[in-house]
Amino acid sequence: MGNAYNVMAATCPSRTVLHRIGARWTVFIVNALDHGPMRFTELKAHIRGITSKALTETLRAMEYDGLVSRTEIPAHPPHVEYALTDLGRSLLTPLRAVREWAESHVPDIERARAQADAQR
Amino acid sequence: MGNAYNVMAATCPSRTVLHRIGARWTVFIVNALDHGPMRFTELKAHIRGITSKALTETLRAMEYDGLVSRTEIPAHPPHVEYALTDLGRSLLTPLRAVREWAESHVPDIERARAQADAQR
DNA sequence: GGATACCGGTATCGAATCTATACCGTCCGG
DNA sequence: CCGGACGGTATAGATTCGATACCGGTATCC
Repeated sequence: MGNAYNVMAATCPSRTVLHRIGARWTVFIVNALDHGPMRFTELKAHIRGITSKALTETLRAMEYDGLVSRTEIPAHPPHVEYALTDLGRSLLTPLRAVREWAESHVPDIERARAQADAQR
Repeated sequence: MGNAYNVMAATCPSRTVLHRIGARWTVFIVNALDHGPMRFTELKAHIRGITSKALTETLRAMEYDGLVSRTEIPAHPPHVEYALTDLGRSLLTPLRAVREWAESHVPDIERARAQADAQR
């Protein structure tokens, strides 16, 4: 397909994109929103171990990049809903693959770590 | 396929795995080693902007996890060669997808950022 | 109407991490 | 003996992260 961007170049904008994708919690949020929109507190409960601060910051950054949308719903009680945009949804495929790789290769990596530890 | 690990659980070992994959430079190293083994200085030149320290640390961590192998070659002049292991090679597919997503969606994200900036 | 709890966050601070810069020992060719 | 390539370390400063505490608005219960 020959696109114009190359992540290996230091000045390439794709660096900042990759930096955002690689950020601590982005993978989790994208995967969590896979099955539909979620509220702030729902997300926080679903992604175990994330703090309010980290969640807020990551969501704001992803919103800035056009990956998620934030909608305040004025119903009673009012609440906030986060959802993947089309762009965010397109990121789902590669990131789901990464998540699946991680989940399915845990034993291999634990074995490698144990072996490296034993070697010393 | 129903594997036993779930990244959403805070205590799950897949978290540490995902954390390593998501580390600043791992994606670059895996992609760089796609086409065969490389030396330290070769890698450093190829991945623009990485410092010796970051490269050393990332390579050590990846070696610990069994993703890359480090071989000192006693030829003259002696040098060090880094290569993907089988495990590392299996990570190539998902990470290449991420890289390609990043490279091909730069314009979308830049547009989103510009629009978000303009909105304020 | 007063107390209480939930929602969606901020504020703050110390700890961990990353970057930049400088330096180093070994080997080799000239 | 001089200089440069290789494969790193050392150190300091900037940045980011996580833990903890707090907060204003809205329902709900009594």
